Amino acid sequence: MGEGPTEQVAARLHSASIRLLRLLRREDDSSGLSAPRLSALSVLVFAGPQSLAGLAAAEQVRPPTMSRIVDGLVEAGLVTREAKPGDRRSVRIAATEEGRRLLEAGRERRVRALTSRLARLAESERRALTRGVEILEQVVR
Amino acid sequence: MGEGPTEQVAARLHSASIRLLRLLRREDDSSGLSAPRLSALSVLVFAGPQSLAGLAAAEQVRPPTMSRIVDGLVEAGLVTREAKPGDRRSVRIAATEEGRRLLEAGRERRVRALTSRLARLAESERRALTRGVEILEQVVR
DNA sequence: GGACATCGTTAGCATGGCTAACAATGGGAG
DNA sequence: CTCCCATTGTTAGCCATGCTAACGATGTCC
Repeated sequence: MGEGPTEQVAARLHSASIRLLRLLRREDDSSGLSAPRLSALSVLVFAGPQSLAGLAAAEQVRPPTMSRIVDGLVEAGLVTREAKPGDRRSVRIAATEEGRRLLEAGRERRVRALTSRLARLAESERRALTRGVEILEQVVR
Repeated sequence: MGEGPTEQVAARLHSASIRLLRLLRREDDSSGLSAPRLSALSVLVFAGPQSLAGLAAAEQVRPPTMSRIVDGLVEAGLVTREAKPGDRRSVRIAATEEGRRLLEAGRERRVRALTSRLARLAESERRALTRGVEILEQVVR
């Protein structure tokens, strides 16, 4: 049965990741944005401008759902939606400068909260964690 | 400005965790439960029976929101809601056996998906990742 | 140029988020 | 014991977010 050591570390990594993001999510309250809007904005900032379909796929929601999330972000001035030059069916959605700033401020709050936790570790532990993160990056690529 | 190595590893861990859970979330479709219901059920299974307020706090939502999520879980037969013996204001919410089974099946799909990714790593990398996970567990505790 | 494919939006529904207000119970202070 | 207040959860009512179905507009291909 599935109880090898690889499966065990998978289960523990899964659980720890959930806990980590649950902790950091508390920092998002002050952003004034809902989780779906914040997450969509984050894709636009870090992965660049997207079509609606691309953004919906990245967020694992259906296009009509994403269309309304984008409505809200446009109204808030955090995102622009313009017709794509070569294909007028499609739409190019991009973060505005204000959107970038707002997202970056939120990300910094999250990273700061995590940094203060990592600061309690011993130096050797931080090194080992860094190595683990490098491997994790490879896993999720 | 804040650009020390601890902050860098915090930022990378943050980003990698988001990507990881985004990947694994795809396994949840077949559960037939929405994300909020699945997440609330998960708390009940892994942390044991809870009051409504406790469950709401764990999920970082307000009590009325959690009350309706519990309604849905009760209707689906995955959870029971009963008056607490010593204090009839309070309720005790607990997962049913069926709830436990459903949650465990979903968790296994997620862990299996992650395991198959970890299987591609070299043995030394898996060891280093395991060490990193141990430290991460300490960080989120 | 006409059939079909693709992309996004609209419509309409269920669920999930909130605050405000309420009912019920519990727990003292006097 | 009684009254006042705190605590707990639900109800009501709003808006946002998830879906499918259906549609309009545009692109593509024969």
